Amino acid sequence: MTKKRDTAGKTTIYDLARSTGASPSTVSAALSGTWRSRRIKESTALEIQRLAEEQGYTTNLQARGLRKARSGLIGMVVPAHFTRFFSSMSQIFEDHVRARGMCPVVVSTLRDPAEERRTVETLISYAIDSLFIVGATDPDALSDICAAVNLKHVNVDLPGTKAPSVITNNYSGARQLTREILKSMPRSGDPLRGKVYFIGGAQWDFATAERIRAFRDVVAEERGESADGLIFAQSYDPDVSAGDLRDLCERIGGLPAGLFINSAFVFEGVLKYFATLPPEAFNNIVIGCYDYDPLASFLHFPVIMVRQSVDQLIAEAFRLIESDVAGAPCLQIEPELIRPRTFSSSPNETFHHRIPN
Amino acid sequence: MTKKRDTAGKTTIYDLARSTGASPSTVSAALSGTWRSRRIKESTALEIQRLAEEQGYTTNLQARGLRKARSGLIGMVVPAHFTRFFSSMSQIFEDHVRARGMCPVVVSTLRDPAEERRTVETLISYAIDSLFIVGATDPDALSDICAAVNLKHVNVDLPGTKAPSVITNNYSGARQLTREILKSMPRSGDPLRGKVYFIGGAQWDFATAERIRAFRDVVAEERGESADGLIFAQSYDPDVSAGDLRDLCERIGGLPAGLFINSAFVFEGVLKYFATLPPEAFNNIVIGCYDYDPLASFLHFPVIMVRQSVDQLIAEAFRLIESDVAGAPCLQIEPELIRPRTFSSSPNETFHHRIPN
DNA sequence: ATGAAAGCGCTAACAA
DNA sequence: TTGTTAGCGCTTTCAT
Repeated sequence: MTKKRDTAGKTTIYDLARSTGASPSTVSAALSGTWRSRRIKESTALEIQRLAEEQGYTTNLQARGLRKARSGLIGMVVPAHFTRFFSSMSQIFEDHVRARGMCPVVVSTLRDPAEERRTVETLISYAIDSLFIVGATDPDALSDICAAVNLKHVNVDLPGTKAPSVITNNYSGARQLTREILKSMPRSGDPLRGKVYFIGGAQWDFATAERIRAFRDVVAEERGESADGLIFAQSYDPDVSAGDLRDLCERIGGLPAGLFINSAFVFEGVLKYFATLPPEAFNNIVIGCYDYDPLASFLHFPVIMVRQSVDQLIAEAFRLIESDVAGAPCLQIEPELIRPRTFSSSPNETFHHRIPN
Repeated sequence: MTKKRDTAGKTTIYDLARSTGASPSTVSAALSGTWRSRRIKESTALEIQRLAEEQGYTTNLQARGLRKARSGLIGMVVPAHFTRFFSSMSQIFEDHVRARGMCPVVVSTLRDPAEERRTVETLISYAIDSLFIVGATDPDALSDICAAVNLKHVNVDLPGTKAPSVITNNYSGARQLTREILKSMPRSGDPLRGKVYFIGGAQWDFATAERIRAFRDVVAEERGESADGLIFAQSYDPDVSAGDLRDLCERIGGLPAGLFINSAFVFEGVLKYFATLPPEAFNNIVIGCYDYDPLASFLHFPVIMVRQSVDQLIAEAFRLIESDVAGAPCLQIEPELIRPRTFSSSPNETFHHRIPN
């Protein structure tokens, strides 16, 4: 008859201590891997481990966490799960966390500053050991919360001024994309339709601002023009962007020769509008999208894409958070330009690579 | 000078007790919401709460969890984050969890049975209060682990026999999809190319098996034929499936009139193969995909899709897990058939809805 | 090479 | 209406 154990069949180190004849502290050492440095006899440790295994013992991580004031959890807040970019972030993040023998906790905050703060506080309450802040609307506010409890953290994708950040080089990516669009665009005398237009995103958004800056610079360099009338960045909302594009097309009398689309979401809206147009409308158009979706390569017009390096972003974030960096450095990762599968001004040749049989 | 507090600036109920003059248990009650039933004077409770707020107190959830033997965490294991289906699961799951004032923990297990078990055990070690098992390779093995510690859990997307399950009605969805493909397919005398083929997935996979069963049934009913030579389900791997399709096309002398594609991943592989074909190859083809991707609606041939109702799946899973059901019932949720944006046997008319200006 | 004991921060009887 | 006390299961000095 046990004293009080059996609080749900859960074995504890005390149970193990009793069955092995060792003391709880010895059992603890044998099971937590510290037994070598505690000079527990190897045979003792092994025996305890064997018995633990046999009894189906699992460490109560809450108890350990409480005692050690750290949980073995690593947190990440993301704006949303439902995008390729962020969900691949979660995936890569998990890999890294698991490689370190810890447990990942990814929570989305829906771009809501209040939710961001609440979530971070919750994670802190669970004593997470470090925090990855991805695409937060107000990174510095979160930094303050973390700083108050001495929690190591790093900003990813959107930079802050109070913690190290690792972001994609939006300026460089947008430069490449704009240049590639211009290079692929048919030269046209049309003063309106012959230009490249920027669609989607929000001016207050850091990433959008950088991309617009790049867009302006490249347009000026390559065409010697101001991009003033060419930018429509009201919102990331697909329908709003589609509306902007429709208005534009109605004003300039058709699709423009080039289009810089600021995200995969915006692209979806644009496609909905495209679906209302006849196929001839696409004969001389080139699309650039600052985001990556494999299916886009198979549309009936060429799409140039920018793919951010999620691997590097996360890998560098870990490096930063694990090496005691001072201050708030901001690492910029170069994104990759994805050219169309095949390029041709005539959509009829788009998929013409090889004839089977 | 405090006795020993200040273990990192973290305020505890003892700090609060000292500053308010109340006892720790009163503070605890005031802060955990149980003060009404403990008949704490309202003014006392309010005062404590005010002070807690002021001092930036946050409950140590590990301590609370340890004491209460539950953590406030709700776990979910998914095969991967990086798919629309699973990532929208995570999103919806989070909403539900948060609506209940708890904290979601979603972890992916990469369809690795060992990883699945390890992850579930880890989550249990953190004393999660319930567990959602999504698309596990061996749900019953996980059920055993949960049962050993009396953990409530539910299977989602893939059924088990030892816990309640809620899954998509694969048979019904595949029936609808197959029928719609057949209905849209041009009648053809060609004994090989005039048929509908099933591509992708794995025979051992429950979902695939159900879909194949439906496929066979509908082909028999509608065409009075056996589907024996029409099914190629070796793997979910995009490239393997693409290879199967290529071999098939080479054998039958071109693309078949109809294609049942068993997942979005497989579809990607198929597209890669399609990219090697001339546009004329698609003139008389209809594609069905058992999965949903909005971009697929904008390809240059009609794509019929099946969209699973993530909302219902999760909502019913919560209902099951929260209502003490006996046994292991299996709820089937009807998926939705997404017809092509426009339908025409000639790809040239596909996007021809409206001419602007 | 191991055991005893204190305590992580919180909650819940049981007292008062 | 509130305080006292005893743990939750684990780690970690400090003894031995």
